[in-house]
Amino acid sequence: MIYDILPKSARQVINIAPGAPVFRQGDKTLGMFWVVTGEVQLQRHSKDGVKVIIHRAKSGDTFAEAALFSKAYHCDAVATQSGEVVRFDRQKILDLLKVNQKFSFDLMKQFAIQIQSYRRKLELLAINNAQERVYSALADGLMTTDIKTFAIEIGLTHETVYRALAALAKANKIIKSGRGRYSLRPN
Amino acid sequence: MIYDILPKSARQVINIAPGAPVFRQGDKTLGMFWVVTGEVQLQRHSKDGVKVIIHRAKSGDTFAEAALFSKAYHCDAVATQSGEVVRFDRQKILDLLKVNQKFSFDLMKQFAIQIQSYRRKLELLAINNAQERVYSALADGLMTTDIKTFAIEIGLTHETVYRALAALAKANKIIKSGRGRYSLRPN
DNA sequence: TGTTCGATATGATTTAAGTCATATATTTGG
DNA sequence: CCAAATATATGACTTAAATCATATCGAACA
Repeated sequence: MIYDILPKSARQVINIAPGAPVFRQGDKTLGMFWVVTGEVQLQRHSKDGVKVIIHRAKSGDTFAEAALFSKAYHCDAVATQSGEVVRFDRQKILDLLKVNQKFSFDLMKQFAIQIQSYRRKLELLAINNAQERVYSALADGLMTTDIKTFAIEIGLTHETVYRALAALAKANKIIKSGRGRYSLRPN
Repeated sequence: MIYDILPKSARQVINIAPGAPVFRQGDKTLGMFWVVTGEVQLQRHSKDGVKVIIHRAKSGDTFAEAALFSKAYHCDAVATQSGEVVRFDRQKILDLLKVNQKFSFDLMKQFAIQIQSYRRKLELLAINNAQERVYSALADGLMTTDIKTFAIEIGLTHETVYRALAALAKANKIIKSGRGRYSLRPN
């Protein structure tokens, strides 16, 4: 675990509560982050004010890795669930990477996992059909909280997702076990 | 440059020609790759046969980084332009990461750049309006070869992209300097 | 140089997701 | 415990991208 191999001098615990910003787009980079508990949503607002969720970092996830090699953050990070995150000091990490091989290796593995995750999501968004995208997203385990959040996450309106879920359940491709409760049909 | 700090024993030069597979989904991972010249397209075929382009690795890019921490490749890699790629032996890299800090640092930086790139693309695909997506993609410098390839890359049909480009040019938001030649309007 | 082929381009039509409206169930908070 | 707020759900309609068709331009090549 990355957290364990970092000296106290390199990390700072930050308490988060829903709505609390961890950093804002354009802020000078202070480091990358690791979520202990709670959830932080990385998002960006386009010119016309549409909120785009880039990533939702949950317990055990890191975020803002690219900030290590950047002067300013390129998106907002806002807490969506109470908890705490650890900030890893940018300069100290850069120094540490030079002397601690294990830390370096672990961090790189995290990066690789992130890359894989992004590839999956890109693949998901490349699916044009709503039912298929919803089905794939369910299979990918992306419906973790509620359907409206799930809908935003996969780039569809909640109405479309509700309809897709209803259609998939009707076609017996997924199982509706209750209001707002859907799961894959076991083979 | 990653290539320079790797010992010859860890790398293998592979000549590629359009259509030639570098690896296939499910193959045992032999390592990650670095494109010297030419271009390799990472793609995946969904159940219903739709080809999804995950990434197009060009000169200087690395790909299949996550393969370092995986047993099997999770997508196809097929050359789209003649050239050569270098394969970095998985086990030797894992060994090298433990002893060569500079290599480790450089590789991590590459990973971070990949992550940034994926975030940009995810953000792009989250733009629902075709004209805005095409404009953003142009601004991101994604139109490197032809419009049809560009269209696939940004998840739109080529007809829609042609129309969007025409509309953007008509609205004077971009400049059409010739048949199939579009560029951003300088401010 | 003429022919073939693929990229560019655009018109007509279809289709599916978005939008707006509304109803109901569930959770939250006073 | 009741009221308010929110999530789930679905109907009606609109809109924009996909699809299908066709024309033209330019590059490659015999």
